[in-house]
Amino acid sequence: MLSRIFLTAHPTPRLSDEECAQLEAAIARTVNFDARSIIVRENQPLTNCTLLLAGIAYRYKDTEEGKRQILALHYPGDFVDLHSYPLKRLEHTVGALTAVQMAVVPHDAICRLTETSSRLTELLWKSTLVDAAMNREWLTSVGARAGVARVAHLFCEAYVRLRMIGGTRGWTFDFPLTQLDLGEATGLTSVHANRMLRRLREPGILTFRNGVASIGDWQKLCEIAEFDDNYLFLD
Amino acid sequence: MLSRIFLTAHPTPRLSDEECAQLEAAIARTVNFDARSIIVRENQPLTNCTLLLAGIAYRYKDTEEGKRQILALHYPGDFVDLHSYPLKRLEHTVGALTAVQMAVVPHDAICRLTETSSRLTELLWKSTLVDAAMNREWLTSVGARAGVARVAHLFCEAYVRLRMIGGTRGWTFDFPLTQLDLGEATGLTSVHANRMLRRLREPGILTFRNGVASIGDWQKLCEIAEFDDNYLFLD
DNA sequence: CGACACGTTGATATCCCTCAAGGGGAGTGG
DNA sequence: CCACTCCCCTTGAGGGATATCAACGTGTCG
Repeated sequence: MLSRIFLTAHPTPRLSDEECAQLEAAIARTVNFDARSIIVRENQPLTNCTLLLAGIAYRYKDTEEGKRQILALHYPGDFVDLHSYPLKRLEHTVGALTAVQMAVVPHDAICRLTETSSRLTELLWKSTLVDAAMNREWLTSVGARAGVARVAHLFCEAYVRLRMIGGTRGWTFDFPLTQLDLGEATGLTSVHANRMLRRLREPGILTFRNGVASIGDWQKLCEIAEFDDNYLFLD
Repeated sequence: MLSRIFLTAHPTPRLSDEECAQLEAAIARTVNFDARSIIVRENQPLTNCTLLLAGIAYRYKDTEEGKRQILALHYPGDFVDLHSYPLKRLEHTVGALTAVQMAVVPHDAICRLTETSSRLTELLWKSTLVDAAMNREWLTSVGARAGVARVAHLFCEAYVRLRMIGGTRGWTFDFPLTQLDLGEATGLTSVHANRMLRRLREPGILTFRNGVASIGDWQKLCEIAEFDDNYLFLD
């Protein structure tokens, strides 16, 4: 039952067994991608969506000056490019951060779902809008918060989201980003991201080494980040 | 026929007469707001969506340090807070930039629409996703582009969107933002936004005075902004 | 062992912010 | 009609945050 994983981060409203079966039936196949490979190229016509089963995926845009902005991180259970169903293409690139396994769901299968179940449609719609809410929170972070807060915020979000899907061990979790990635997600250079990490490490608030993050003082981290999980719509 | 205005910026696919009538029937009433008033407060339970009929609305988040990030601007025809239907609340504030007139569409009316027409549902869904694509483009701008490019980008987007709905006169258009607003939309201070405007004005690329923008060199403006309208999904 | 990617740190440069002052226009009240 | 106020725009000076450039260490993998 691959589709059980969908929305594990959003326990309510719960998918009924029948809805889950419908979703399951929409899955055409699974597919694997290597770490750091491209899953979907921007502006290509699409006929499938992909549900992330294992690994971490990310979305980004490159600018002409050679900078990259990471737009979102995706964990197992995320319907990474569901928005390609109404939009028919993506205006950004989707890549695999680690090796990933994905379930392929053809657009016409989703179309059949939407004709069958308006409740399931609404849940799918909602999941794309929670992604959009995260986009807006990142926009706020990058546009209105200091460097150290942006870095702290990224770790707060990662911790909460990973905990929802059982991806944490106490205050520790795997977070396989390089410091370059960290910079590209927060609008900083890798050098400065490194310095912001030091400012979190030295007072024992957060350590991050070799792709493993460990939170030493959750409350302080949240304060620095101005983190409030209301934008994740976990309720 | 108030609902004719919906998606005027997105001519394809075209709403059928019947779909338009269905949407029209979903409108409960119209309502007006003064300039600079709050339309929807963040995190309040919502039971209505609002379609913007006249004026300019905007969405924003305030940080604890007293900074404000403007997340989006909305023009007539935009379904400003349609995402409140699946989400039931908004994680940001919606305000009126100018005096606005809005059509109120109750959530349960939208629910009936989604049970009736999966095609209309998809169009509504799509419109929320185009908003999300704009959120991501702004994120890229704020995170990865220089100040002058961010300001230029904002004017490029405004011009293209306003032209779609007949809101431009040649290369001139009303754009009733203060320079403080401009800064809050681009992640700059108003002082620096002012200086970026000067850098666009002096070579004759763009003038902006008293809420009226006038483009002198569209191609240069696009180059500076790295503007490409593909993220607006106008096709 | 060599190549390479990543992390760390220092020195310097630049962008953008902060603070401050003054000007102009619109609205208001005398 | 004028004075006053307030908001917004504009400009200058100085400072802080972040970028750039550079060097070196470390671990991994072929």
